[in-house]
Parts: sequence; structure tokens; C-alpha cells
Amino acid sequence: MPTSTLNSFEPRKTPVQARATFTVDSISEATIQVLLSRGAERLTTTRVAERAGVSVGTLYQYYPNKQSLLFAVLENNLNQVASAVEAACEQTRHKPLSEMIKNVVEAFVDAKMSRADISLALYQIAPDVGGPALVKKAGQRSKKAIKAMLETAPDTESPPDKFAIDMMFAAMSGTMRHILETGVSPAMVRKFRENLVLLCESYMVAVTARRP
Amino acid sequence: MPTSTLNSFEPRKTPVQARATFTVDSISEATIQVLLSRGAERLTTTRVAERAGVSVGTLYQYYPNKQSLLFAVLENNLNQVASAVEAACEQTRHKPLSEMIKNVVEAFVDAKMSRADISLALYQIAPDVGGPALVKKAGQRSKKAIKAMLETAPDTESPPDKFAIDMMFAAMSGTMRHILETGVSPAMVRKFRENLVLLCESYMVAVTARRP
Amino acid sequence: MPTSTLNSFEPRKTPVQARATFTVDSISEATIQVLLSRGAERLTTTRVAERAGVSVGTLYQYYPNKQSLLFAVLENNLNQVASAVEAACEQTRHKPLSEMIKNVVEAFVDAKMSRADISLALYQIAPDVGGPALVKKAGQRSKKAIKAMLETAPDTESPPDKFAIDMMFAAMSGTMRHILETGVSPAMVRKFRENLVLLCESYMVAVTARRP
Amino acid sequence: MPTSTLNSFEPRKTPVQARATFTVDSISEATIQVLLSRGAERLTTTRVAERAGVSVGTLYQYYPNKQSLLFAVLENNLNQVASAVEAACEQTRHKPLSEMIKNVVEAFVDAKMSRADISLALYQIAPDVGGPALVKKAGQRSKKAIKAMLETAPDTESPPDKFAIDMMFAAMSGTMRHILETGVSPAMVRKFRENLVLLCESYMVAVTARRP
DNA sequence: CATGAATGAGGTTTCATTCAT
DNA sequence: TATGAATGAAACCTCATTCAT
Repeated sequence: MPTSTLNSFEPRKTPVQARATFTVDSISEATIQVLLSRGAERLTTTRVAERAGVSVGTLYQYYPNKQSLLFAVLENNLNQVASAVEAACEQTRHKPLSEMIKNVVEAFVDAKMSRADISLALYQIAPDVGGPALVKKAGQRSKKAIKAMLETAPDTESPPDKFAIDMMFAAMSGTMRHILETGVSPAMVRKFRENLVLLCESYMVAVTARRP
Repeated sequence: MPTSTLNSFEPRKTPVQARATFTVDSISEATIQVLLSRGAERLTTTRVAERAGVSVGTLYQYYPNKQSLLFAVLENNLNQVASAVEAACEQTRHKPLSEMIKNVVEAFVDAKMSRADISLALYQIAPDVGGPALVKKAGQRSKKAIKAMLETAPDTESPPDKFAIDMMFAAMSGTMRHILETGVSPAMVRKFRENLVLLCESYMVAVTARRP
Repeated sequence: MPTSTLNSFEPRKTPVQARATFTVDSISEATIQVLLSRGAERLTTTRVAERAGVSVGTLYQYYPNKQSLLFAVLENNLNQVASAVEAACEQTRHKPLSEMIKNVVEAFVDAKMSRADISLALYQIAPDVGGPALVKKAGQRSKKAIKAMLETAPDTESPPDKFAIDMMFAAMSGTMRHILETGVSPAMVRKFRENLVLLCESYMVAVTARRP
Repeated sequence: MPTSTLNSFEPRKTPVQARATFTVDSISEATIQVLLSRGAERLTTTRVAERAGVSVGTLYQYYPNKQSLLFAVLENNLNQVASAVEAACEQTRHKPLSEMIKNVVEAFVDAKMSRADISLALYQIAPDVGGPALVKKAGQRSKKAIKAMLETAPDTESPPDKFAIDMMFAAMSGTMRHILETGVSPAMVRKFRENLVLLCESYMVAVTARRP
């Protein structure tokens, strides 16, 4: 599957009947299951439909092609993570900078780790489906929320500029991915989380002038 | 392509004759060219052979299967990066910590960016070929070199522990990937490089300071 | 779609209510629209129903299968042409032979050209639906009318035999089709019409003994 | 199959080995066999390959898609007919007009009727494969040859113009098709041939006489 | 050793038709 | 009666891999 325009990935029809809604959810769930059990390479539309307990035809009534299916699943996951970050930002306005960073990073790590297997599996399909574009788009949401939060920090003279936020987000996101793909023992998750906080915080501090 | 054992990815025969070496190099180069021009999805063995100016049969004389071909190309690339890091470490022994970090990070970024398009393209094939395992293995080399270098730092009471190095490498590697996939304007590359140095350095300082 | 017996192509129910008639007409019209806009290959029952503003289920209430739908549309078109020819024959009884030929051929050409796009499109579906058989049947009507007309010609000793009429009709019909499929510039339509008259007339004259 | 550009119908590779030439011929022949035995609607690439005694993959090594296969077969047939017409024209230069028409028409009819079943079957696939365009192209050849021949006619003051030749060809071609599709008893073939000669001849005479 | 023709399993997608609501 | 979700056979086409020449 080549990476093409994002447009053609839109779902084909919005289900109106209750039955249809159930079907769509089944397909979505089945996609993840197949991804986990067989890997991206063995993920076929037939297999997904089978797992979802519907026929292939039904699958294609809701998704115009395989890409759109993967796209939807990935998008959904990224949106959940973005929402978690947004929520954390919302709740941490007007708090000290270090608390801000801590809450955001922890929310991010927790969102990713809550279903580490899924997060990991989704990395596999990303390249087939315009992953980077999607990641970028979801990243915008998170970064916007982080920016808004940082502007309310009481202990910084001037809030970090856009580049610094981009950088921090890239570090947060990229490091997380690297750790997931390389493998973390569950015992180390906590330590990793603390250190990712530390990493982001020290960078932010370094880049931000403190109020005296 | 499922991720299987690494063993079967080894090239089939080690070329001894000059002609054979030339053929192998052609194929290797052709693989990258096809990857760049057609994408991972359209990368076929026939296409690679065509581009390399040999027949498919010949390709299969040097690589037992498609995976081994991709594996070799990816491995080669990762090794080049690891070598660059090692070289930087070698040359920065007994220098101040900040200079160490600076040199390593810059060497890493420069190695990746020297052929950004290739680095980016290779991310696409990684999942098909046991990428994470390969990345991990190449990472070991870099981290070992970094560790050795850090132990010669004159200005730290105790050198950073293994975890801290893992963390820094994950940050370096992951952030780089994120930036490559998200897209950097050439104008920003320099700034990104500086900030990645800053990010790693401030983390290292923070983590080193903890143990006075 | 295989060519099967003509029987199964009959519409499923004859609409008695006004609403039903309207529905049937919509479907019929929609079929032509889809044929024109998407081509025979992309003509699906769902698409037709959509265009007609009804559900597929409804479509299948009036036509037992896709063939019967196409059959009905084609038959209808051929009947219109046959009617035009019959009318022309009716109005040209007892006129000179040349006038007879002129009127019939012109009526035929005009009927086909009035919706040249539709005529052309229908040629596409003919093979799927027993087109030749239908053409033959509609042809009988025309030929019968032509024969009756010719028998009233005052200036022929003996009217042309059945074979000659078959031949003329084949020429008229086949040449028309060839011209439609090959493409005529609108500017040439008039000239074509004149020449088709001439062609048919000179053949008829050649084949018919004149009254002295 | 929609009618698309003619370009993509070109065969994929020209066979160099003897084995390959044999394969290509087998496929070509099998296409006609399947067309005759199962009809255009039941003509699948798998079925053709099966009949040819090769695998589908092999078929697709020589034809990029189904259309190109049908296109090649149709084109070949039309070219044979065009060649027959050209040959007849060649041999009838400087003969009286009536003999010219006779020879051309008879050559055309004989070419079509020599494998009436194939000619008929090919009409079915024409719409799927840009038939009209192909017919037009093959027609050009025939018409060019006819024109050249007519210019050598000793008994016409001025040779018929291009339009007249177009018209005659359309009549010849279209009438033939109509007769093939409608069905002729073998007994009537001779009579039909004579009458098609008469039809074309009397039209040509009529149209030539017009310009004294 | 190289070649490239052949293989065929398997993947994606379409669409006529049915039937529970 | 109308609806439209569901069906699933079947079509087209790709591509890693083999092996006779």
C-alpha cells in the first residue's frame, strides 16, 4: 500500500441502524486483534472480516479500501493519546513549570503504555497509511494544548517558543517509540517514566529563562 | 513478511571475486534506489534486479530471500551510523562532559542527515525485517562506545549509569526519527541539531548531578 | 451476464398505481443516466437505484434481475425507433418508391440521432442482454411495415422481395451503427442522412424492376 | 472494463525465447476458444490461462491486463481483414469500377465469413476494449487502399471523394455486422454476398454519376 | 554462474441479490 | 411495500521464488 492522499481514507458510510454501528465497531476491534495476533504483514481484509464475524463485503461497505481501515484505527488511537495530553494540560494550568512537564509527560506515557501492545502494533501499519502525516496532525493537537498550558506558567518570564515545544514533543514521542520498539521490562516502566519527565523538564528549563 | 529469526537473513554467499562484489553492491544500491523511487510497497525483487542490471536469478544467488536483502541494506546503514558514533567517541575521550555530548550528538545527527532520504526510506522497511532487533543491536555498539567515552570524563564524579545512557540514546535516536518523519526544513536542521545537543546534555547533567 | 432465454427478462410486476409507474420510470431513466455517465462496466444495480432515488430492494421489486432491467431499457428504445419507422411507412403509402425510401430512412436516422448518445450507450449493453435477438425482433416490426408500404408503390412492377427488404434494413441499421460508433461530426449528420437515403434508394432501384 | 486510452494495451514484453513465443500464441488462441465456448461474460483471465495450459502469472507476463489481451486478439483479427481488403485492392487496379467494388466487397465478406464464429464473438468484446477506436483504425487502412484503387479506375471521370468511400465502407462493415449478429443461414451467404456487392456498386455509381 | 520464463497461492475489491426490519 | 445492511462467490492481478536452459 503506497502512501497516498489522506482524502480517500474517509469511511464510506456512516452507520444509521444500530446493527450497523455494532458492525463497524466489530471491524475496528477485529483489526487490532488481527494486528496483534498475526502482524501487519498477515493482516488481510478477509482475515479482519472473519475475525469480526462479518463478510468481506460488509467490511467494504464501511471502508472503501484496506488503507482507510488501518487509517481509521490508527487515527483513533492517536486521538485518544492526544486527548489524554489535552486533559492533562487542562488540569495543570497555572501550576509551576516542573509540575506541568511532569503531568503532561506522565499522561502521555500512561496513555501509550495502557495498551502498549496496541501502540506497538500500530507503529507497524503507520508507514502504509500515511502514518507520519497522521502523527503530525495528532501532534498538532497535543502541542497546541501544551503551548496554551505553558503560557499560564507563573514561574517563567517568557514561555518557551514554538520550536522548543516541537522539540520537547518530538523527544517525548520519539523516545517513547524507541523504548516501545526496543522493549522495556515492566519493572522498568516506572523508571523510564521518571526519566522521561526529567529529560523533558531539564530541556525546558535549559531553554526557558526563569523568573528571579 | 513476518519477523522471523535473524539467522536466515544472512547473505547466502560471501563474494570473493571482484565481479561478485560489484554485483552485490549494485543490488544493494538498487534496493535503495527502488525504495526511494517506488516506496516500500512497490519494492519487488524483480524490480531491484532490473534496476541493478542483473536477473532475478542472480539476485537470489546472493540473498536467499527478500528479507535478507532488506536486512542487509538496513544493517549496513545502521552500522555506518554506529561507526560514526564510535569514531566521535574515540576522538573525544578525556574531554569535558559537555563536549562529549556535543560531539556524539552531532556525529549522530550528521550521519543520519547526510542521506536523510535514505534514512527515512529505511524506516519503512524496518518493520518487515526485524527492524527493532537490528536497531537494538546497532544501538548496543553506540552505547558501548558512549559508555567507554563517558568513563574518561574528567569533570564528573561518577559516570552516568547504564540506564542513563540507554535513555539518552533512546532520546537521540527517537527524536531524530520523529523529526525525519515529520519533516524538517533544511533551514531548521542546524537549530534542531543544537537543540538535540542541549536536550541530551541537560539530561545528562541532571542525571549526573543527582549522585554527588 | 450470459444470454439466456428471453422469458426471464420480463418485468416482475406491471405497475398499476401511479406511484409505482413513477418509480419504474425513474429507474428506467436512471439506468440511462448511469449508462451515460459511468459506462456499461460501471453500471450497477445499486448505482441505478441510488440515481433513481429508491433503494436497491425497490428496484428488485420491479425487475427480477439486472438483465431484465437492461433488457427493458433496450427494448423500449428499439420500440421507439420501430414506431417511428412504422409511422413513416404509414404516411407514405401510395407514394413513389424514391419518396418511400427517403421518408423511411430519414425517420430512422432521425429517431436514432435524436438521442445519439443514448443509442450509442445502448450498443454497449446489447451483448449482455441478448441484444441481437432483441434487434431482430424490433427489426421484424420495421421490416413488416416497410414491406406493406412498398406494396403500395405505384411505380414498381413487382414489389421488392423479402430478401431485398432484409438487406436494405441491414444496411440502414448497420451503417447507422457504424457511423455512431465511429463518430460523426454534427456538421456531417445531414450529409450522412442524404447519402444513406441515396444508398438505400439506389440499391432498391437496382433490385426492383421499374414499371415502364 | 471501461474504455480507456489505447496506450496501456500494449503487450508487456516481447518474447525472445522460443518457449515464450509458443506461450504467447497459446494464450492468444485460448482467448478465442474461451470466447467461443463460454462467451465474453464468462471470459476470465484464469480461464484463458487454464485453457492455454499456463498459469495466470504467465499470462500477465505478456499482457499487462485483461483488456490488453482482448485488445490484441481483436486487433489481430481486424488487421487480417484489412490485409485481405488491401490485397484485393492491389490486384484490381486499373480495372472497371464494377469489378473493383465486386472484388473488394467479396474479399471483405470472405475474410469475415471464413471464421464467422470468431468475427461474431469478437463483436462481444469490442465495447470493453475500445472496439470502435480499433475498428476505426483498421478501417483507415482499408479505406486508404480502396481510395488508391479507385483512383486508377479507367471508367470514372473523377474518382469518388473521401466521404463516399467512408460511406461505402460503413455500409459494407455495418451491414456485415448486422447480418452476422442477426444470423444468416449458410445457404444465404452467397446471396448476401452478391447483394452487398450490388448495394455498394449501385451506391458508388449513383454517387459518381452525380459529378459528371 | 547467469538468465528469465513460469508458477500459483493469496490478496484486494466488486456487485448482484436476499431478507430481516 | 420499502429499506439498506449483509452476503460471498468470483474476478483481477501481484510477486517471491524456482529451475530448465
